[in-house]
Amino acid sequence: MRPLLKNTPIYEQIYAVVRQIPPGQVATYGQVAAIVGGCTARMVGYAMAALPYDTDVPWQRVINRQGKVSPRSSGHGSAVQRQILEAEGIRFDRQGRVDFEQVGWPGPDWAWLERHGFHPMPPLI
DNA sequence: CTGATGACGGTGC
DNA sequence: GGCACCGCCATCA
Repeated sequence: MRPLLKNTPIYEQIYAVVRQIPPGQVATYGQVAAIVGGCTARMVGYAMAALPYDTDVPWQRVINRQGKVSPRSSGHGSAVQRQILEAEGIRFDRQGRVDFEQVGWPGPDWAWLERHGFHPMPPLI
């Protein structure tokens, strides 16, 4: 997917996508990046780290590809993140991982993409 | 303008 | 499956 909105700060586009993740489901950094287009998983991580404490963006629903909450460089924010997710009904296994088959976010629906000016990624090759 | 700062993920052992 | 490398770049002071 590639955004048509040219002047929106990339972080705002990332936040717009993250806000679509419903309670009880999780997405990976790479998944969000693929939907936004033109940005990498790492950038999504940076965008999450830049959020203020009182944000309305459900940052806790974005985890890494391993199915685990990413460790923070400082503080115990990852423990808080896990608690919030468990409160939403998400189960973690012994290794602290979730089951994407069960709680993985399928992605935004077509209507939402249309409303936000996204269009299908051009075919590779 | 310059430099510091981060919540990743693909690849190759 | 796990682990170590390494590329990566928008923001902000």
